[in-house]
Amino acid sequence: MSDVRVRFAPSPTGPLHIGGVRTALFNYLYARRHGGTFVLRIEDTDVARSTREYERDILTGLAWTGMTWDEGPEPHGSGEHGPFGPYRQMEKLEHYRDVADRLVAAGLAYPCYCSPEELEAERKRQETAHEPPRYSGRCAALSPDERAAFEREGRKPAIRFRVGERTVGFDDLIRGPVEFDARNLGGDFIILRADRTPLYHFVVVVDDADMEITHVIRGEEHVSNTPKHILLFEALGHTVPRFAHLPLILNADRSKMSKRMNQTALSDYIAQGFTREAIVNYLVLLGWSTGTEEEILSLEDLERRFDLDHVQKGGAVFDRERLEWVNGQWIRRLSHEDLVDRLRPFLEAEQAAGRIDRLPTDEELVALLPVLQERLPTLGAIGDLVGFLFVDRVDPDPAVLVPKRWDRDTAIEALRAARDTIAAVGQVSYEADELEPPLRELTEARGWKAGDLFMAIRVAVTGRTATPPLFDTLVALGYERTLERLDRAIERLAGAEVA
RNA sequence: GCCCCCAUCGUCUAGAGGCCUAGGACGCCACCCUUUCAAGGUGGAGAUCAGGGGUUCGAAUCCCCUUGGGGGCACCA
Repeated sequence: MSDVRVRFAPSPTGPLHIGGVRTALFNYLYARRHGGTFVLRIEDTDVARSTREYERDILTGLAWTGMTWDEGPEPHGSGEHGPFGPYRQMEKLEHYRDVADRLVAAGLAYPCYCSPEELEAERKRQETAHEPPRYSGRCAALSPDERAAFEREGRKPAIRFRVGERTVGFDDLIRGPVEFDARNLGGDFIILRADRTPLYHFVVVVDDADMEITHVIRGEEHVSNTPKHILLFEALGHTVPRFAHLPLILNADRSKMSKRMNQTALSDYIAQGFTREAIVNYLVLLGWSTGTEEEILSLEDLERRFDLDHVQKGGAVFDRERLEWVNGQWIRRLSHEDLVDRLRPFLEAEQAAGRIDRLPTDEELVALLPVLQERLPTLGAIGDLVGFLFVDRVDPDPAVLVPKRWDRDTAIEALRAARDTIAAVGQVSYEADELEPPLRELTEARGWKAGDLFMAIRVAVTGRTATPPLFDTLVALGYERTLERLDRAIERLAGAEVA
């Protein structure tokens, strides 16, 4: 194992986001490719917004993708593993306080007694004056007496980190050298709230230092936070890790991807029947490429091939149509047994929603696969594709039952003839190869277009105009039910109002 | 407002000075296959490489400026 240590550090303030999955993926792949360690850490210091349910969603979602982590919370249930725990930040609050107090003792940080209201007023004033928001430094040089006075007022101080005046630079693995003037950082920033809970910029650095993270791979939105982090690493006396800032995933209008304009929760994509393979494959290609023309890549392929040098700098617009295409590619690559297993939950959901009346057996499903596999854009499309096979009855629209070239009487006559032809094939020889020739002969004998007859039968037995190939469909439906549905359609047509 | 980042077909991208009259994929169109729908195959439209200056014998590739877009500036993460 190399000394590469990377981490994904989501905050459980919402469900696992598709952008988070990609960040995790890039970290995971970097670790695997370089024989390093992938750490998962939960950043739950925003107590007001963090929930256990979201944490669970993140853990199970991540595990669903096939990614594994070497250290961090267990994917299911409670507990964690790894030598650098705790991996949930709320479990090490005392530690952050100690570190902050140490910084105060060293003069690198100081208590600030400004109230949120005072700070808010200051920001407002700066905004109207068109000045950049910035902390004034009012509490930076308080005398012991002044501090004591504030304490007597009952004020509880937050702890601020001294930013100083200097330039801070780093060599981004993706973007190259970046330099900031610390004076543009907004002044001294708070690392500990007045209630002594720590803030993001602080915990992220303390933890990355504690966990000996060597490469921080994260979204581009953190580029301008990086100088604060570097300052903190240095104040802690810790080696500064390497940074790599990934391009953002964008909405169609090129703003940062949001749930306003896109589906962003991984769980929604799972629920619609996107495969883990497709999600991983699609996401890794948003901002990275092999440098070749290959584009269907498994997680295993990627673990061998991923690297940071082919990462794009500009943001990438999320394109659901392309995701669906990748998904189709992967569905077509799954083994029959695997596909049956994966389809099961979606069929159960169809039944639960009352869209089908019964569940197919494994045998039925396997028999259907050849015809299903190349037609499913998502696993969730199963109901739409062949749900008509598993309902008690279909109600074909009489208007649709009559092909354009025909009138109602022709349709009735044709369906009756088709019914008799199918009945004549008999239950024993009821197979696609046995059904097609006699029905074709029928169309020739009567001078009908095969397409018209087939369409009338299709609509009669499925209620729809677009279905898998007709004869496979009839076989899947079964002899009895095919005849029943034909009879019913004929009745309906005969009884329908003349349009 | 200030700081930072970015810029090749509608979209994802290949491209690291001559291989580019810019390649692939998604989407779109047409044709083939075909009982419908898909899948698959073939072909097509689609980018004066944001614009302008340099550097160079030669620039999508290097430099500068402009424009455009994005991100960040909390006692959120």
